[in-house]
Amino acid sequence: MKQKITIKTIAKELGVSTSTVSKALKDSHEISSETKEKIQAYANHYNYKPNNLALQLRNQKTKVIGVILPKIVHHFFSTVIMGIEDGANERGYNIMVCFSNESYKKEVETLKVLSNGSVDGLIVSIASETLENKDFNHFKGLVTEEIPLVLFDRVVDEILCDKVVVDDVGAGYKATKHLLDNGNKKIALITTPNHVNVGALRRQGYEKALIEEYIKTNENFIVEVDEKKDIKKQIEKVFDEDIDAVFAVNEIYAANAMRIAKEKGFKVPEDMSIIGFTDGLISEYSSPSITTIAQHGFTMGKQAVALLIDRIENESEVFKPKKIVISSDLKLRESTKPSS
Amino acid sequence: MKQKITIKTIAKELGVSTSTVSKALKDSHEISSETKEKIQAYANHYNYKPNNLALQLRNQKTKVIGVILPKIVHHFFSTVIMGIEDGANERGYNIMVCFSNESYKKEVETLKVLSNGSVDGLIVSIASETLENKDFNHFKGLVTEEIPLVLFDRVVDEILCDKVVVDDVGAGYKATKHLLDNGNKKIALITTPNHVNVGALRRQGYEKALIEEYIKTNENFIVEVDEKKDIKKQIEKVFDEDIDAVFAVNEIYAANAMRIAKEKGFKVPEDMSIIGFTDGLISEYSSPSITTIAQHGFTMGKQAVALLIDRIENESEVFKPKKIVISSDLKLRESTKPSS
DNA sequence: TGTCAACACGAAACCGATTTCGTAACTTTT
DNA sequence: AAAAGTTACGAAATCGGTTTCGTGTTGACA
Repeated sequence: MKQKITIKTIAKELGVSTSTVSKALKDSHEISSETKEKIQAYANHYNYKPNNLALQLRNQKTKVIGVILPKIVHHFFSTVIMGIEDGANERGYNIMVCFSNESYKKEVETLKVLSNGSVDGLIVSIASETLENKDFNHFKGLVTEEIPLVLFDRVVDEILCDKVVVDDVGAGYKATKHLLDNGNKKIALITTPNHVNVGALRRQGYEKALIEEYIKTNENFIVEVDEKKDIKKQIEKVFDEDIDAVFAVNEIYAANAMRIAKEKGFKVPEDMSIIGFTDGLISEYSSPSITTIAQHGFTMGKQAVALLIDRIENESEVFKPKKIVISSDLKLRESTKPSS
Repeated sequence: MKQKITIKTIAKELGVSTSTVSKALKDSHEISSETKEKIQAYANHYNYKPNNLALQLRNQKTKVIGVILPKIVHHFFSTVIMGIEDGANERGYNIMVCFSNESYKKEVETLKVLSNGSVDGLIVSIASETLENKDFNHFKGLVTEEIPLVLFDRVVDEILCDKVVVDDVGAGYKATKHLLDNGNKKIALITTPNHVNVGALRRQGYEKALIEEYIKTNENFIVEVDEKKDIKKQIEKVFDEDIDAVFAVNEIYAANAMRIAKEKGFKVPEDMSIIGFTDGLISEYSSPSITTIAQHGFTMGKQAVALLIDRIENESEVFKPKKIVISSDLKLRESTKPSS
């Protein structure tokens, strides 16, 4: 990189001190307008830009927010990022994005790197491997160091910090209820393994809706997808059961279910209703398009970042973790029967 | 944030100088093993972590790469980010991600912020508004400041820097040729306005393939989609023409075409073949699934970041812009007739 | 016993800004 | 004319590290 122009250069060239330059550039009243003009003109001409690192070191803040996501090629997380970036920008922050790729080890490392003063705070959605391990010491470390932290979507109670979640139980209930209301009784659930708590919560909602209708949950109707294996094959198995509807906890599972249903000769939604989660492009462009729970990822991102920046800028405040619950909506499309 | 422990604290507590602490922590031979052990034990116990900002200021490098994308809720860009992050991590860099949201103004601002020393280099895909304006002074500024820059996918010749692109002409040709080879003659093209150069290049490939078969391009078969208006309506119009195939320059257009074709009663691929671009989830889960040009976003990201880091770490090298062309593959699926 | 090297450590400069405090040179007040 | 107040600027500390260049103390060797 080319030798950049600094305050020192300007000072030397113009025969003044660095303090004078600094003040002149901030239009301080301490400096005569004559000197100010001279300095400003010079700075302008040579396109002087204050060095951010120096400022960050001095101010002890970076105006950067670290974001760690399990993955990005996923409609929900993409929209969350958009929300975070948007909210951050509004308040003069930038975001530094990293991915854990669902790996515990990478999450620990990334957290370590980012917490070395590179960021003022962190927004994280926990990796599935970490949720499985149940080892959250790396997060607890952050808390004791008092580095502002906001968890979203995939959160755990053990970590004392602000959280933003969707009302997963309610959403699971809403989806299942919708199926029940339209005459479906034998509803399969395609979910994640139980350690991914959003999956577990959505399942709770599913079970709650069934119980209300005095339907016993049938374990054979429930598939816990292991993403390391072939997803489609695992989902296919539940179609051997006598089912008339599928509730999938994400888009991909729903799209797979749709495909399998069609292959098996079911008519959607006449013989088989399908509801997904995450209102992404797959659901929208599938045919028939898929009824789904819209998670409002953008809103979640904005809320998370607002929470975080408030925390960063009001350190003095007594620490009382907040939890924001974002409601989710059922987006009716063609894969379920119209409400009767 | 809690008062963090610094080298100064350690020095004071242990009654040594900061230089001694610094050296001890780097296991310098200048320090007696006795003192080293004492200092290291202390640092370890109090979980000392060197302040990144201080190091960055001193070393004049941040080990951070800025990435500016037009959007993220898009399979191609998501995969590119993954590639960039992956490649960056391998070489000890982090990425700072921003979005221009296709806006010229935001691109300029973001570029200004990031080039203040916050990053060692930049990877950018140009906003469509900027391409339309043809105002690239903000990029030229970077070049004269000698801040390493790599453009990918949406690039322009005016900017002298490294570039990574897909072989858009070739890909457009490949897609069109495939349609022609399978008996389609009246091929519609759903593309972007001409200022988005990837669209223009893919169109060139399309035209080239037609010319080879002595088919005159029919302007009525070509739709330049304005994303500010209703996408579907614009695409629908071309179906009024007598066409037997559609080549769309991205997933969304292809999915829309698929939907319209089905609505109009065409059988895909018997009556109507469809080829898309970007091998994303929509193409995969559409039914019938969509034949598409796979762009290898991950590879592009990795190549771009490798190019950038090489540039960052070998500033001495004479500057000769490199251009890497990533080949793209035709991924055959159900929306086109099997090769005869 | 004087000299020199090795050892172990500290002082101070440096990265690029900001900011407090001091002060010389005027101007105003009494 | 002395005291007080302005004006316009500079010196130096600071942020948290690294690194160069001393320097005092040993011990070995001639």
